[in-house]
Amino acid sequence: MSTKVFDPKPRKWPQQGRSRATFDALLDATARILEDHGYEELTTNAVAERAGASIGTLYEYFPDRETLVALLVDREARRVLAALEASMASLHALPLDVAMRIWLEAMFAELESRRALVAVLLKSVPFVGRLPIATEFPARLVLIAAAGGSHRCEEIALDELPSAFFLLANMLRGAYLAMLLEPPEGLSRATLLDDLTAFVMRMLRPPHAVAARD
Amino acid sequence: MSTKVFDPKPRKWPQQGRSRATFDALLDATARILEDHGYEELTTNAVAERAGASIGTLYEYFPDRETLVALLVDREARRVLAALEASMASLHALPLDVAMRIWLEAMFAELESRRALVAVLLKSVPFVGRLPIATEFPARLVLIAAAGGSHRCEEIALDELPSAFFLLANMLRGAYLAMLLEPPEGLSRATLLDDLTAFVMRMLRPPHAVAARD
DNA sequence: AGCGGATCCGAATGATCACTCGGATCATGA
DNA sequence: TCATGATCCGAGTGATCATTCGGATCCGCT
Repeated sequence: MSTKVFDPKPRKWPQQGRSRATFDALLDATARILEDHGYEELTTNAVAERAGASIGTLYEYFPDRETLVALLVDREARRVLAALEASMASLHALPLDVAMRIWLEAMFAELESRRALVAVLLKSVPFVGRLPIATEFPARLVLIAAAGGSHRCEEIALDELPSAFFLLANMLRGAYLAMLLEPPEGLSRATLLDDLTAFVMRMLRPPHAVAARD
Repeated sequence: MSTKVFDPKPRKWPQQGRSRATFDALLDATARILEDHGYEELTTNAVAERAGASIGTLYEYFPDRETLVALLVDREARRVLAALEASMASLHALPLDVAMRIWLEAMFAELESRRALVAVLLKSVPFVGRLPIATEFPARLVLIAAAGGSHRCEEIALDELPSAFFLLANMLRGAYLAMLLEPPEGLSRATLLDDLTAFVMRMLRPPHAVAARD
């Protein structure tokens, strides 16, 4: 079980419009089959067929099955990061807890729109953890969040905890994945996000301060 | 991609001592191969060979490859739950934050002792999420924790948040898995556990209270 | 001793699938 | 128009692997 970084590259990039469409169709077909049948049943022949291309064409661009999936991950991860960065823009002027609630909602919505794909990628694809884009993902999210919150340092007490960003990011990840993949009975999405916001606000505030609101 | 529950049962249970050893050896071999090579390279023939048994013997007890892995998960999950329940016993008399720190450490140590196996099971085995033992795992952990903390209700303010247990359990899961599988540079295990304890204590305390210590 | 069930054996089978290759067809610029 | 590279094609190949099955061996019991 290799532990090395896996930096996926297509055999060649499509040059003309026709092949660019084929390339994308192949990635789309990969996503659909992953969602519908899982990684184990993802066969290169099925991908080609579903994309309306031939198996030979698939291998024209993708050197093997794993790179095909890896490049799909790459495309989707970039899409999500871009969307979240964009949604950050409108929050500057809002009070911290309100902004936090909206931002947490936006992140969840982003995951929710691809629930099945996210599930398969995280639970069944062995090499996702070796992809640079996946490795950097939490850090890049933190970067986006930090940029968005940089003007309110006074409200946020994390400096005393060296691993604060790391823990916070990954605790959020845990909450999101559970909400997404194992949603509990009887708790509405709104309740979950409300409570999550409350928890995060508690974590951001220094323990010795008297809370100003809530 | 089936979404049904997967309740694994062996073809038959071993009756005599000889076969009970074989049965366990097969599960042990499965674990070792998963750790060393991952789920994709786990072949039934390799398991049999590594266990010093024949492929026919393997199929005497396990109806297929997936059930083999599922029964390993079952065995390991029960072991971990038992160990954690036991380690809870000694904490009754300690102050909440001290007890919390020790308990968080114990949980992490338990995961750490099987790092590679946990990684493969969670990231590469598609059906783990459909196993009852895995589904119930967080709830059973919460149960153990709640039993251990039942005598200190006054210090814990979670009642106002309906999804508190769910979120807390899964945020902890996120933190642990990251610490285990993607440990950050430059942060010691002790620092991480200290900060995690601090975060959890912040989450347990009501936001309107002045902290009593720390 | 000797019977029945438990245990073990491993060559053989049958299916699946990733990937290749030789060649057809299309787009573009000269 | 023609050449050249880009694109597409899909039957075929070779390897891998889960699983079976007919039969050998062992254990406990009477």
